[in-house]
Amino acid sequence: MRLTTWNVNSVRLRLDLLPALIEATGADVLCLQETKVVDDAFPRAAFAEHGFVHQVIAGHKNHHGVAILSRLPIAESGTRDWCGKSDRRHAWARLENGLEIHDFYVPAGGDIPDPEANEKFAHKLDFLRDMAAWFKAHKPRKAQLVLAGDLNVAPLETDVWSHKQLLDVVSHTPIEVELLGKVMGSYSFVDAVRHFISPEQRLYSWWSYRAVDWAASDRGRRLDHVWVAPELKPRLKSAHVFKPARDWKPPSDHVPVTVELEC
DNA sequence: ATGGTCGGTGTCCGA
Repeated sequence: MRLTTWNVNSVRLRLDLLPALIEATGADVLCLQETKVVDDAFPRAAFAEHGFVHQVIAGHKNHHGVAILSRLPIAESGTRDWCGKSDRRHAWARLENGLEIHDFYVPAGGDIPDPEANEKFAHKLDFLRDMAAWFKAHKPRKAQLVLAGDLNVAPLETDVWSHKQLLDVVSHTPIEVELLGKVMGSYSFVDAVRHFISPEQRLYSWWSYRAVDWAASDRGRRLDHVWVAPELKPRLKSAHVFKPARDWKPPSDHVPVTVELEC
């Protein structure tokens, strides 16, 4: 089974890329973020035509929004509010094969890395604290959790183009990295991508739109993640970050990340 | 040094 997470930055604008996405990733389950569409207008049929007939949609009027699209049957699904806001940053689906997939879009956090001066950054930190507390309390019958999404934190030094220059840039500050570590520790999650790609190797999943030439400057960050419960670690088969997708037309600023699990 | 570019029931705001 292959699971792909992708921040699409408007699902409707990326619809023509669906065949390329499927060709590149071989995905059976798609976890999308920043769908930027209300539920009534979500392009359900376009995904169904490609076999993704099992769908969990959590849309928002202007921004945010997540969706899980699956070729595999879903037994139970839902969405959840975090930090008392209904901004549609989480959807989950328990597949009939036993995997429980959680799709997250963590708040970006604004520009100033100070929770006193920047309420968006405070919201981001609270969101991460909420996640850690919730997964700590979350005890499913079978521990087959997969957490995927745009977590908006690049935790490792090799997850950013310059560790030193990004230490006070939102997405790579010590407090965010610490809190993301607490989310990971709350369920003893395994970073499924770094399981296959050495932490010594630089790896990014996002490049800003603002660069004149994103590939030449290569100032990327690894913001998109797939984690699995420790029980699933023996079933991990491969992980890929599809960098060429950054040149798809029209591109998202994020690229798809795929993890393959034996099922 | 502090821009630069996307996307959306938009002419600002979030990323």
